Amino acid sequence: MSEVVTRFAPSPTGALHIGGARTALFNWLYARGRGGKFLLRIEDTDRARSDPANTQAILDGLTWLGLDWDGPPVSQFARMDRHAEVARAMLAAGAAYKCFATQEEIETFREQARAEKASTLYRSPWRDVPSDQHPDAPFVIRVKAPRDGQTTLHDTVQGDVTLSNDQLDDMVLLRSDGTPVYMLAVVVDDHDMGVTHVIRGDDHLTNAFRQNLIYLAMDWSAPILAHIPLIFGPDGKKLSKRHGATAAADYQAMGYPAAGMRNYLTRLGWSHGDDEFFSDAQARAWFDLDGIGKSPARFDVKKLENLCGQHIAAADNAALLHEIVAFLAATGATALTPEQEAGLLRAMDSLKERSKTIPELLEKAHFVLTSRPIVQDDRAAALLTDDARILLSELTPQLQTVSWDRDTIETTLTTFCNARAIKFGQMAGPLRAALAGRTVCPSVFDMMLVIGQTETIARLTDASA
RNA sequence: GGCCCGUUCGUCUAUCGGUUAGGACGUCAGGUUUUCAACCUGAAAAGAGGGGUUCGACUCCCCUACGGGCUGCCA
Repeated sequence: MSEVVTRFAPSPTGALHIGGARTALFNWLYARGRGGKFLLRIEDTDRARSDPANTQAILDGLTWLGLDWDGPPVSQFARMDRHAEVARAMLAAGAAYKCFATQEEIETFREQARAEKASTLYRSPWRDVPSDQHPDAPFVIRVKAPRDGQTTLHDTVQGDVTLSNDQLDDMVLLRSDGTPVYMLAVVVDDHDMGVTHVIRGDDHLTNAFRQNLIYLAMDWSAPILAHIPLIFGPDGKKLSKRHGATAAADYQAMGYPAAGMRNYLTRLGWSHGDDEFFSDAQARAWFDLDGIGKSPARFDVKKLENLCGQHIAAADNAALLHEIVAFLAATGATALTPEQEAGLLRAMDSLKERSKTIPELLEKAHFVLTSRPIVQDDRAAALLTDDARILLSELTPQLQTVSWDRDTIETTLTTFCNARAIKFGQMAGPLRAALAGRTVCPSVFDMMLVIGQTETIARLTDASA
């Protein structure tokens, strides 16, 4: 079995869409799980709609998701001459022909066809006109598609798909200005790049029949096809702007960890038994084309969040810190000081168990990112009543002399509460306010251990005043 | 209009002719609890509709409905 080569071929007309990200992920997973190559090609032949800034945004999105590609991204536009060369070869072989029909003529035909509710498939009158009768006028090159019989294509996801050949039109290969059309460019590029598996959105399923004509004409072996269903919004409609966040970058900005995003996107429309939460290594080992479903899946943020929470909890502390730093940089927030990073690392165990996103984790990390004097937010301030301050002032001396380990601290606090016949819950609120200045934070024991005895005493003393 | 593809709990899905149709997210109820989160126990929740084939259909076939795609000198 030869090496697996997959590709992701976005057109730079916008940011990396969540659907595109998943298509890229499937290609990446399939190749990486088999020691193959994952290539990138930018389909920038439509000059008016292509923007290099979008190309960069797509690359950034893939990088964030951890999808690395082999070799430099290929610019489709740059390969224009090669595409034209193939069109001419097809012309020479009689598999294509020059069509001198003007766009106005074709449009007139289509309007009439629509009015009569007839087929809008254009049948060029130039298909069989000998070249000595050609006018000296602009022309396009069209493929000479079969009109009889039928074609069956095998798709790994969709199964055998059969199309009657009379549904095929003589699509344009080369425009009248000599530039290639997408349909030609993909086939030539996929062939030249050695792509063995084309995994793409099922909006291309019928296009596959048109593209197949070129493989046939050039006598190239066609790649294995896998047309995956698109992702829909929560309402079952095609994902669009009105669904809110649709770009991968939007999710990055909201602080979803890349690992959780990968897991969620992989599981969306693909399954491996009952496995829901899995690592990248498992995904690479398990991913296969036959686990892909045939119907479109809806995007569910709740499940995304759940998986993200699990991935944060399972993450390696140093790696998580690294991701947080990258998140801060990507969102333009002020960078952490070395002291803050160190503090975050010490607090990580207590933070990652209770956060679904990076901002959520950061919010809970406030106690270690801030420094004295601790400023209470409104909710925390409300907990620091006069009675609470008195309790804190009574407790503080008792903590001053104990050894600083979890059991001792816990015993000290329990004893203290018992002696005053109050519940620990009544003490926890004021302690959180004093230590973190927030009501949302890790357990008071975790915070005390992380910031240490001296700092704890200092913060409690501040709050007692 | 023509052609192609799809349809299992609210959502993601398992099942590949015989199961009390399983799991996960979410929801609800209860428990635990130190806020948030988590955790424990339990519950409600599905084969689009109609015909076939078969001893037996979620599973195979047909029709309908609904959803999506293609039908460009866009990609």
